[in-house]
Amino acid sequence: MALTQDELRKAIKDILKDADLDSLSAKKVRLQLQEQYDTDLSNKKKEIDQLVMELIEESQDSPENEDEASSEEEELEDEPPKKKPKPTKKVTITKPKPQPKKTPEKVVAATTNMSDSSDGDEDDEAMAQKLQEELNSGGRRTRSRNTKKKERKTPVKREKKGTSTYSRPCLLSQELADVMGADKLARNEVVKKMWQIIKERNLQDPSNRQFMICDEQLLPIFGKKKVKTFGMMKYLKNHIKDAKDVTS
DNA sequence: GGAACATGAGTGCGCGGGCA
DNA sequence: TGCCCGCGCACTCATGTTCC
Repeated sequence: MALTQDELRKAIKDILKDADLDSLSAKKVRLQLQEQYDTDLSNKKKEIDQLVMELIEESQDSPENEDEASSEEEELEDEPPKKKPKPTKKVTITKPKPQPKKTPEKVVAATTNMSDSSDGDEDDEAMAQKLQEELNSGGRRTRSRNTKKKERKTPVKREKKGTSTYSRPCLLSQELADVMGADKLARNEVVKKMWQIIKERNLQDPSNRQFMICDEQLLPIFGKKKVKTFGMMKYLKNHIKDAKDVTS
């Protein structure tokens, strides 16, 4: 019995709707489908995996969920723009894998997005609630690093073995090398040196010290007369080549 | 006044899930 | 059970801004 894609899709949707996401996996979905249709679906493994991902993604994109998400955003916006723990990075679900276990951020996103749309599925809402409860009870995969943000600034910095590209020497472009006075420098050294130059030459914009005014030597590097110092790496990266090229 | 966050870049690494 | 894969944080540097 050959299942059409539509049939598969519908069946998976049903399974996802009723399933306990905490223990569900793409494999289990496939097995369940095999049982359900009494047919071997191993040749459709990829297709099923893909469908599972798609359906989860779909459910997360549903308008109702957006409402909730936006209401959440509104809440955030109500607050003054005070310190926020990097709003951009989290919550975004880049790849909703069929895996049921999610990071807390993802679960939050999932719970706000999971309910499948249009006809306002109570099952999904219940599921979302359940997930949230499980989350609160702390039973899921949690990365201890979620709290790292604070640790970062503490004096006890983890030693990083110096293998990071930051501390590895990179090849500098001719223009940058002229400014730096060296052909090879680590990225962090480049930034450090750049700040030194900015101060030495008094290049900071007096009206807004977040900006720097490029002199003739820096102009070809940054390509602009006025550059925000925070974003200097955006320009510098074009003048820094990978360490591998250097060492080889 | 001090602490924490914001801002940008690219890579290493830890962690956890999936699968054979 | 062990390998593979993907995700997300930490790393580096500086100053300005905001909050407590």
